[in-house]
Amino acid sequence: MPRDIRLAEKIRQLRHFWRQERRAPSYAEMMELFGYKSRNAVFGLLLKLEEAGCLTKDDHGRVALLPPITGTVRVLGSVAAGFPTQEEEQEADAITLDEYLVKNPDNTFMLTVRGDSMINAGILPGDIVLVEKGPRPNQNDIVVARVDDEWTLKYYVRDAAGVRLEPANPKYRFIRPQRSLEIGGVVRAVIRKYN
Amino acid sequence: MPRDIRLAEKIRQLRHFWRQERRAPSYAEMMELFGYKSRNAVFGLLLKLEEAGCLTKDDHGRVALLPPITGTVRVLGSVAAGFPTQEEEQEADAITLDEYLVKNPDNTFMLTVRGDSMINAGILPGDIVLVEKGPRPNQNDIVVARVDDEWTLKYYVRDAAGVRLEPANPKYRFIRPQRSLEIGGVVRAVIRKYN
DNA sequence: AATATAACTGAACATTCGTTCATTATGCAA
DNA sequence: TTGCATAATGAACGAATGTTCAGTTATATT
Repeated sequence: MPRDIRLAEKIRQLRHFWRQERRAPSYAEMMELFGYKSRNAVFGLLLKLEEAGCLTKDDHGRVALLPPITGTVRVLGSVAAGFPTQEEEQEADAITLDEYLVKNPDNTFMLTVRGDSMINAGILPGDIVLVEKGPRPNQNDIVVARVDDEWTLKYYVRDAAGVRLEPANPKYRFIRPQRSLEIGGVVRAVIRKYN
Repeated sequence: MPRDIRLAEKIRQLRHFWRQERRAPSYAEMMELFGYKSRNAVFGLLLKLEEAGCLTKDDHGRVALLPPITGTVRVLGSVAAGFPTQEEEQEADAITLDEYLVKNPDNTFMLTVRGDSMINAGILPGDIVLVEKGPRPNQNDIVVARVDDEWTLKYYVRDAAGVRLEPANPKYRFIRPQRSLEIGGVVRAVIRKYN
């Protein structure tokens, strides 16, 4: 029986390094990280991790961490499913929120929400919306639109009479733009951070 | 007058590389990226970018992209402020959503929300909550708690009689745990993705 | 047109990189 | 204990790294 080298432990260390430095460690750095005295020990270890499918290497041999390692947040089940055990944690997929939420980074912006015009859609004042600039909105997309020289969030609805902008708050009425309709972008995600 | 080297253009290219490869480019790679025929041209360019405060280098000279370059999403004003011009875009700060939302990656999980018990707090079924495992909840924190062998979201409220779990939906009543109170974690953020 | 300044090239340097090799240490089974 | 497979060491190699230096090209101003 071979000696037990705790691969999961190493992966955890690699992930930690990645999160701190935002880059893959060199062999020398891994040597210190794992407590080896030879870079070749790292080489052997990486071979195993590669066989196990935990990572790949790029053209120059540098480790290229796979999403489950790169990722910063683990995706688990639903609230109803409750909290995971230690083993479930290990196996859970992981993603970065950036990759998950932002398809088009160069055209995506964060805006803070003012006003309560979309409160019934679960968008509260102070929330942050991720807005993609450029694409034509689809039916019932939430858009950032200029109405009466002011920018607000509204549903984008096409009907027989053309286009109307509909709030998600009975306090307000829908708006049918007279001549020009300026669409800033389409809301792709809503983010609310506590504290 | 010196020749006009478009620094903003270079930064954009750097950012693009970073997003694709998830790492800083080497000098050789930057040489190709910028269309130079000498790595030393890259060296000179980096000196400028460094002077301009656009980036720093690590111990081995590798470029360490600053948050405005690293970042994936640019932070802009509020919805009321409307949409930015091209120049404003360039100057806007940028952050990664991971850094912004997740303080403690190893103890943070994503859960999908089932049920409407927190609908008045703007948390809808299907939303994703970022839950931090471990910390003691503060007054009025939203927590993932086990109630009657089922996990749900509730406000955590300490009062004279002890602790009660309060929903944000008039359809439901608050709950005062009899003996044990199991707290899975504290909700740090809510995310809603459209599509 | 002449000139000064900056951008760029190309070669060389020491260092570090990932990798290979031969050797030693370690733990498990026979 | 004796084997034996594996882990780890330490030295060496070529390639690539970031950097320096000297020289060339290009541009804007005089």
